[in-house]
Amino acid sequence: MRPSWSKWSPITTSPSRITASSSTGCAQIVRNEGTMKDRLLELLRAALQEALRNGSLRTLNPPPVILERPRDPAHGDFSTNLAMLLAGAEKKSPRAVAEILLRHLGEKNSGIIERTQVAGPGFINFTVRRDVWMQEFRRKALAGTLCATANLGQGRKIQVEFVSANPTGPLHVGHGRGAAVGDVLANILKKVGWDVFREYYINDTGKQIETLGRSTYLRYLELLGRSVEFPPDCYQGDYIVEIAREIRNRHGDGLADKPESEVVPFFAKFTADWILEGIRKDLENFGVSFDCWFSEASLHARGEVEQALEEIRKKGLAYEQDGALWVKSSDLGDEKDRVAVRQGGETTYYAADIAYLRDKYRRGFERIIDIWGADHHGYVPRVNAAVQAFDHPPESFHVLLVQLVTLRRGREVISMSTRSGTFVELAEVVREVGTDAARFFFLTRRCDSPLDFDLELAKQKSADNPVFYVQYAHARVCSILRTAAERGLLRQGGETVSASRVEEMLAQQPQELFGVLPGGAEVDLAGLEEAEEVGLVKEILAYPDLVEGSGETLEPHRLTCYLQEVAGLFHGYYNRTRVVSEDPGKTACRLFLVTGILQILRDGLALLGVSAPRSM
RNA sequence: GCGCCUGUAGCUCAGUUGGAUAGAGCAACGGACUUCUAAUCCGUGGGUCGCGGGUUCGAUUCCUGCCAGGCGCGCCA
Repeated sequence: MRPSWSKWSPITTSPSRITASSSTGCAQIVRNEGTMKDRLLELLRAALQEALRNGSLRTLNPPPVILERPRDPAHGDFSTNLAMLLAGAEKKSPRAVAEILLRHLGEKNSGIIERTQVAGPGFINFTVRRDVWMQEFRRKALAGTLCATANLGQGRKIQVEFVSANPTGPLHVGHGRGAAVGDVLANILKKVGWDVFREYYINDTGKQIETLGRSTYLRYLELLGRSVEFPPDCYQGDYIVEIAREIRNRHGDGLADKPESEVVPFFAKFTADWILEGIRKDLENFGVSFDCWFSEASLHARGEVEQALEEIRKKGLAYEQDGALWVKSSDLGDEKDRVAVRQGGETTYYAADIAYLRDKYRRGFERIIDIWGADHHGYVPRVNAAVQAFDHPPESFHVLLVQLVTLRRGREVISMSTRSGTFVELAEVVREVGTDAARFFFLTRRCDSPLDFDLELAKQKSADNPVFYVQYAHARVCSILRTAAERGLLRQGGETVSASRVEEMLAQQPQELFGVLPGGAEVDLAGLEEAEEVGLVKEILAYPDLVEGSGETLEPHRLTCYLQEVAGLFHGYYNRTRVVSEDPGKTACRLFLVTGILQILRDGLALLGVSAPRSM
């Protein structure tokens, strides 16, 4: 069940590209000719047009032309199923249609194709000339656009709301997964051209906050030696006792003498603020920050809840029954109607959520993404109903449900339960394995899939640990460039680049390394002739596509998979091939290659919010 | 009972929006450091894609019915 973004992400024929400079974090639009795939698509479309024009093909509504990268390298660099899609309407065999297309392609062949073949049931496979791949690689590398993606968002506003844990206790690992997914997805969306806004919704009002206040209040009384009965529906965690102690330190013992109803609101606010501050720090420590911490209480204070309900009522989508106000969500895809205002006048959380959703759209977001724990999935239909109630297109709102995390230490599973208070805090995990490993691990699986998080593995410094594997690849490239510098191979304006300068470039301007490599802008990449080297170049050039795909499908895990693949290809290459060798020509183009890999690893890790160590 | 998610190698999981002979890592076994980092690499074996139907040129992918596991089904939050 993937989100349909086609309506929202128009692919223009010559999309402008974006580069995000990781040092400043600001994106700038850079024009260039697009990817190899784009160029091939153009050729193919032209061939189809020509065949239709001269009557070789007669289909009235030709399907969109799609190119994909075949799994099997024997099938070339790209393949299309166009002939098979046309075959039905043409009343010809797919292979015959393929031949017709190829004939027209031949006339338009602009010298980028090495070989075409019709294969299998009617695929057309294309192999792009090696020197064209190399030119492409060199051009993009020197222009600094290896990591540039298409501008899919075109500056439109999108909001990603995530974590949004209630301020009634510290964040646990499950929240951590949501935090990583939301943060990285936001990074990716920004990279592909959306104007991204990160938001955390705080449920800072209602019965639960009152219960929270009472919990601290009772612990406070206990600290004063009063015997109280601590009810089971109050928050049991030790942190409540600590906060009670803090209140006593700051405000003394006098609060015990005032009536409960008078002081509980104070306890509630203090406790919620305190916990929220802890959450904020934990997230900051985890590399996650928000553009806005949105308070539910502020919605109520501004009267937005009433306004939203009024609007719903005016649309005839609400009714009163048994003294309560009901929303006709069942008319809008929910399985039943839901109460917004309870008998007695209290609003439900649903009412606030309706108002919050309305507020988001009123702030001008064209797309809204909510990231929730999978245990809230039952809530999706009623919020979707609200989207429709306010006449917004259903595709403009998307909930990403993140499945549970199971923590383990090797074989041993660490059982968790919120009820008994035995959940493991995110902060503990981060302290134990570090931010890098935690973030990476949370993104190694699809959101849909439950995640096994092995603390032992996350700490391991070996190839088994995907984080280290990818980071190590980066460190190794740095080491190669360091060696090149020591041998005096890196030059700028006739001068040898100093070791410290190289270190600086590795740290801050990896892009500029291309400018100091042997051969400079005229470097001849014809020496990259091993299948492995050509494969690496293609893999590098596939990066923008990968990032765009991640953004379109809202699947950030693709990035971790891809980086592991790139790292794997590089490690294999490294072990077989000497980069800095006695052969100046080979040395030059191999240095160019690994510098390209460096850009990709750097950019990908930056998107993940994972560090790229220069030595390990 | 109803709804959502999941089911792919012994284990943990990918699988390019429906493509061609389904991949990777771990685990097992055997190899590679006088070299730019062995935190790495190379080789070997391993499959009824939960099961049955359907849609079509073509299904791990879409639809449907079962089976198994997880989660959720309040005028709770």
